[in-house]
Amino acid sequence: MAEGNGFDLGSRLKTLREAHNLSQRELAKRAGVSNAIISMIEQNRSSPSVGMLKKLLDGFPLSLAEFFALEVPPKPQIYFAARELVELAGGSISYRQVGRDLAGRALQMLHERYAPGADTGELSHNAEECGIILRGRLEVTVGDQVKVLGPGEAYYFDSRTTHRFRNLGDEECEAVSANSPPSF
Amino acid sequence: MAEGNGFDLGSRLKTLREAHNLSQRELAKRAGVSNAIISMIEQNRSSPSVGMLKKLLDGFPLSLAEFFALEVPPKPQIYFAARELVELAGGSISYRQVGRDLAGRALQMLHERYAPGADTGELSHNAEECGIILRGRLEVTVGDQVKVLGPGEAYYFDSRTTHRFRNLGDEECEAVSANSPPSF
DNA sequence: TACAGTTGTTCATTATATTGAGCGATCAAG
DNA sequence: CTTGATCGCTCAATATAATGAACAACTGTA
Repeated sequence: MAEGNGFDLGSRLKTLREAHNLSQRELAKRAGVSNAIISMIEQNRSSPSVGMLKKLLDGFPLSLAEFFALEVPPKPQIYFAARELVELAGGSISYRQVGRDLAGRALQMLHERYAPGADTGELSHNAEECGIILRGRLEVTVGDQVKVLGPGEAYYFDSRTTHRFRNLGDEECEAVSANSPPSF
Repeated sequence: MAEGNGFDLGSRLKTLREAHNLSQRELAKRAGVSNAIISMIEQNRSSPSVGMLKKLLDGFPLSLAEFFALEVPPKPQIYFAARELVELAGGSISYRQVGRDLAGRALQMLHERYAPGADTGELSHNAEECGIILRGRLEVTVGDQVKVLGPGEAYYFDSRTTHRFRNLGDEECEAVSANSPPSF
């Protein structure tokens, strides 16, 4: 049925259709679909498949990318509840990112938790990286240097040199890190 | 069923999922859908509704706009058959545009046909506009100036001043016009 | 070997989207 | 007032997507 989702696909389609001076039936003919479904979609009484939407947009024509690019640009969020940090990849390591869409942003900040024994393996990406340990202990390897850091201690290095994080202890380790530009 | 459409939504989703180190089941849990449908979608054996796709992308998270923005940029078309000119709005006036997606382009060229009696009404948009009459006669009003143009004659004006086109004769009028930037 | 956990896949059932036809309302022409 | 042609909307029938449970293949552990 209609989407309980946020945005209003129906009226966007309707606006678009009317901007092109097309009736539901005209658009239906162009797109090769029935007119009924356009009525349903515009009322959000039906959630079209991506294929259906593509057919409809071809009638204008407009690409899917363009269509969704017209979306209300989400006003940049400034404050984030702990719950709103977004988990990047579960498992024994938890990365909770501040902000969802970092495209065009300069910073990527992560709230990290390493289970005992957790190991990132060797990493390298094109950025700079900095972090502070909050709780537990974390072995940080950068190039040929290795050090185990504890609460209050920190690191800063060029992410292009291969690096690795491991929690060797038997208690969870908690840290906060930042990349610039976002690269993880 | 799957889309006979051009692009491969399935493998794009799969790539995205694997880039995030998520299994089909993990993603399913995050998105609140069944794991089976992810398998189907990734094989293009099912064409997800926009709502379904949105749920899935929320699991990464990624917006619909971002997802489709990753699309292979369609290599710019250089040559267009007469049939490929895209009709912008039917009726007594036909505007056939050269090229589908003019986003980021500087020019919008239209092949226009005005049925006898056709009238655009008053227009104004933020661009410059130029055209040549090929066949028939066209009354062109720009600001307080009015002139009827015939084959071989032309116009050039700032589209911000209100303007209007009318075919007063009893034969069809054919013209070619260009806007910069695309604004119609 | 055996076991428990995971992976992605398939199947029948259920929910939903889509079709094709028909409805009343509106408008212009005769 | 008719007639014909639109408009968008609704309804029953059909096609398709989505679910939940099961499957074989593969993993690491005992």
